[in-house]
Amino acid sequence: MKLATWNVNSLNVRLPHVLEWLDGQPQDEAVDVLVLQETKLTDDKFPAQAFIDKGYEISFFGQKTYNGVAIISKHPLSDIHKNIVGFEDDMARVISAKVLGVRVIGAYFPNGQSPESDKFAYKMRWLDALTLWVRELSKQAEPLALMGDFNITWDDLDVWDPVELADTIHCTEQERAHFKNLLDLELFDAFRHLHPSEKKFSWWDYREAAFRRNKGLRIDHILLSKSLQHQVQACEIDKEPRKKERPSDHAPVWVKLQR
DNA sequence: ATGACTCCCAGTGGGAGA
Repeated sequence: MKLATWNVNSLNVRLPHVLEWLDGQPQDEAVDVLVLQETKLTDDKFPAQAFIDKGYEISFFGQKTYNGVAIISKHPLSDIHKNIVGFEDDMARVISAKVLGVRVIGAYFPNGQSPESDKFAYKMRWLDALTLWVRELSKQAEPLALMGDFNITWDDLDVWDPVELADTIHCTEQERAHFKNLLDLELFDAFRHLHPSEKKFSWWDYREAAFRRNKGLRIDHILLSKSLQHQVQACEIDKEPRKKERPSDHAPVWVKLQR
């Protein structure tokens, strides 16, 4: 079973990249479930047919200009939730479904802008609500896969310049404390589990030739229930799509489970 | 360097992202 997450920064622009990436997976390693963030499309504009034509089941939840999330799956989706259950939110940030016996959550965490801003306060409230909801979900029988653009670095290994970026957005103690609260719900970071000391990033700024100079952050994550830990075979950040013309600023991240 | 790039909605500029 292969799960993946990708912040596409506009599915309108990136649809060809997504289809090409799915088609380009090794034959015995097709993606079973892909969650997308920042589709930036209302549901009436979602390119559903492009995925249906390739045999995917899809569920999506979007809005104009900002946010927007989707699940693209080779297998039936059930028990679909949109946004955090129990949290009023006017932004389309979360979509969740059961697939192949796993509770998959695709999430676009708030950016937060800067620690002083109202948006940061919203990020903290949103993280509190997510943690409460995931705690409830973790009591159910199915293992969890919480995937998406977390907009949080776990530690300095996730940051190209931890000194220059100390205490800035994505790198504050408050954000990292919330990340730890999520991991404390019997979850683990799949990439870090397999690559304990690798400095690899999933996002690079469009400016300053940041990708070429590898000035990036690791903010896109796959958290799995610890009950799945012995099944994890591989987890990688695929930089290839970031090298293409008109790329997303994020790279897809995938995990392969023996399941 | 209060920037840089890209997307969107707008409408010949401005907000947001990270």
